[in-house]
Amino acid sequence: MEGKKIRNMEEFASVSGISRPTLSKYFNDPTSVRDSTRKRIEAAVEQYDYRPNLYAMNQNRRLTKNIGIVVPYLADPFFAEIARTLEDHVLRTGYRPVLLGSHGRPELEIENLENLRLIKPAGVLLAPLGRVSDREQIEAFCKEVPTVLFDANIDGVGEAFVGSNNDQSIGLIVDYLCRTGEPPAFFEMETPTNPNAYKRRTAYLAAMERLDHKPLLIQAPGEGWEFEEIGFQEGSRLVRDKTLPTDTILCSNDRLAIGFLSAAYEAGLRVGLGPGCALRVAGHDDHPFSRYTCPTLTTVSQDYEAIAKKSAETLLQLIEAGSPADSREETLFEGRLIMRGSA
Amino acid sequence: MEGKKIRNMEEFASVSGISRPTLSKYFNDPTSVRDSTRKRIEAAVEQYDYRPNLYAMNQNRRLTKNIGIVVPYLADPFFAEIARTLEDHVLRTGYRPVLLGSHGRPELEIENLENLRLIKPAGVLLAPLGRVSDREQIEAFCKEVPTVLFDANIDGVGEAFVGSNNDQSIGLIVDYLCRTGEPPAFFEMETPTNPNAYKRRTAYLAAMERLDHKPLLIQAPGEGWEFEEIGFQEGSRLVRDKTLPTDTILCSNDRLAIGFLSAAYEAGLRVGLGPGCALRVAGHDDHPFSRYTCPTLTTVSQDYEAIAKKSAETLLQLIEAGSPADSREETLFEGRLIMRGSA
DNA sequence: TTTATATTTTTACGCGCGTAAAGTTTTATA
DNA sequence: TATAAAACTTTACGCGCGTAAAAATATAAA
Repeated sequence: MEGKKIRNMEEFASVSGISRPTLSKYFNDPTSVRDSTRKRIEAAVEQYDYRPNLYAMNQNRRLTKNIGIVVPYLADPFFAEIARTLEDHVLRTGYRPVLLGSHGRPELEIENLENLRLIKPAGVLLAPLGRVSDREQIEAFCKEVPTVLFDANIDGVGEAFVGSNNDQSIGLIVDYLCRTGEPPAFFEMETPTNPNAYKRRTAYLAAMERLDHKPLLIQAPGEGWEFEEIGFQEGSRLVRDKTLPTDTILCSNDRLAIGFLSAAYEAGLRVGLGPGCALRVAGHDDHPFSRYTCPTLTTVSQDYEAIAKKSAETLLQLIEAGSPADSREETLFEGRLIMRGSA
Repeated sequence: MEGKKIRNMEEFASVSGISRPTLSKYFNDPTSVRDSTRKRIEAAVEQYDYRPNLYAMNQNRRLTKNIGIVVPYLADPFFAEIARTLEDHVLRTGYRPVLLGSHGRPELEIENLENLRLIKPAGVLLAPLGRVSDREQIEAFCKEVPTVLFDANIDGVGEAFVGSNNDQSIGLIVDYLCRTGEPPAFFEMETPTNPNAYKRRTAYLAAMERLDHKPLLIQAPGEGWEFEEIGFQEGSRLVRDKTLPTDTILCSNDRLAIGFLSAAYEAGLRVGLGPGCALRVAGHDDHPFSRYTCPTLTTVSQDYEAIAKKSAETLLQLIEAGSPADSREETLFEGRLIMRGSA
């Protein structure tokens, strides 16, 4: 640290011997100046510990280096994990991730987008709440800010969509379950909050039809994001009333399955495939906790890493192109069967 | 929406018939203007859909309305939950929460603080990584920005600390376990990443001494934040080698316990209190998932809501006072025993 | 070395808002 | 209705940086 602190770019220009416009250019994009000057600037930055004022920078730029990341529910480990991965990718490309969770509330989702608009982000990665999202407002937002949707699609909204192929992944696990035992019933929420729920239900119905089995839907009452609790309550009720239509349950997502497994355990029902097991339970997502349930949860993984990578890359291409995509690309990644103890 | 869009406060002043300085005052603090003018402004804001430019606002203010919230690991539901609660409290008081996770990495923790400094926050709520935190850098930061530590204390750093009383909570569960069965062994990580781990170990040793029992420490190898995996691995090993020193295990936190329970289940060991149970397992934190383990996890709750409320309130008082606290207040909330199936 | 080209410097203005100072109007209190 | 206090308006300047344009310089190609 060399003497007193630099207060602004003007001062930094004089002590570093580089003109302010060049410095400005450098801070906007380090590769836009000659190699030799870049090195001089970097040395001076190091020496004087100078960082430009973010607010003044962003005020005058038409586009900032901010990229918004909005997920429906940060307390859900699935979204926390994918958000973390996205942050990494965004940082690596020299942008600043701004992470926002919607806490499951559509108003907050819109408020998040409005707050993002205030910070003039270069682009936004949005996993919408789904069914309850305010489509109109989101659509309006996407017209102003380059946005890539991930996890949950809203038809025609945003420049692109990246997610999982629910048809394939549900098909995969239905096939597996049918091959190794009774055809599964599908366990879901009556009015699902989970964005992909309807897709999965449809995929289940299609898969069962394809295999010539009669589909069985079990719909648990309850709202909100306490999936485990909902799975637990309805699971307990089904077991208590002995109204389970089959011995194989495919849950719409792992969190429901976690609750269901807990209910089965409490009821003394042995879950798994071996002899002596009363029930098979499978999930979907390969939730971080699914390998520690009792028994460990058989499920289909979503390719977090691939989804995050593709979303970030697509958005950056869009930003650097500087123009809307000519067509709305939808990328679906395939799920992998994760065979564990529960089915 | 009245015709064309307002581009700046100047324009908004002319269409609304209120002078710019007054508008500026209003946007900085709505209660600082007369009631009648506030209503006029609010009507105009509504009518013209005007919002001041955040960057221009913050550039000239010495203090922004931003409050940083930094937690060690966002993918840990415990921190996700407390972060969510903090966000709520901050929003309610008219500030803007800026949420950052350190992904368990000390460099990232420091980088988060540096990025926060760039946005000139009014204050920061920081749950440090603990042992691995760069104390010196954090201390330097706290001297520049009013900071309240929560969850994990760093002696003398920050204006205040809010957390749980580990002595009390560990004492509580040790008492309970001793009263209802064999004295517990303490299960923890060899080199704990969890910020409160050492406090809890010390509290365990003290409690056992007080009750005239010989303390038993079990230290699992492994690093990082994959606590469940570490609990699972070491749990499996202990059961396989039959080296468990007692039938009662108190885990340093619920995530370790979740892994341990999974190991016990896989090994066919029945966990719980009744006859026919080979093992009792207890945790600490009342982790969101602890009520869905098999069996459900007996644990000590941390008072999330109280910790969040007190932290936010303390910081806001500090900010509004505009001066450092005359003494560093430490507030500890007591844990409650949550009796479930596992012990 | 000369010449064409790419970078940098100089100069100058603008962004949208904070805020101080002095003058004017409104409101509260009597 | 007079009077003091509070709130507002007018005027003016500054914040730290983006960026355009013209001139000066460095680099690469011939």
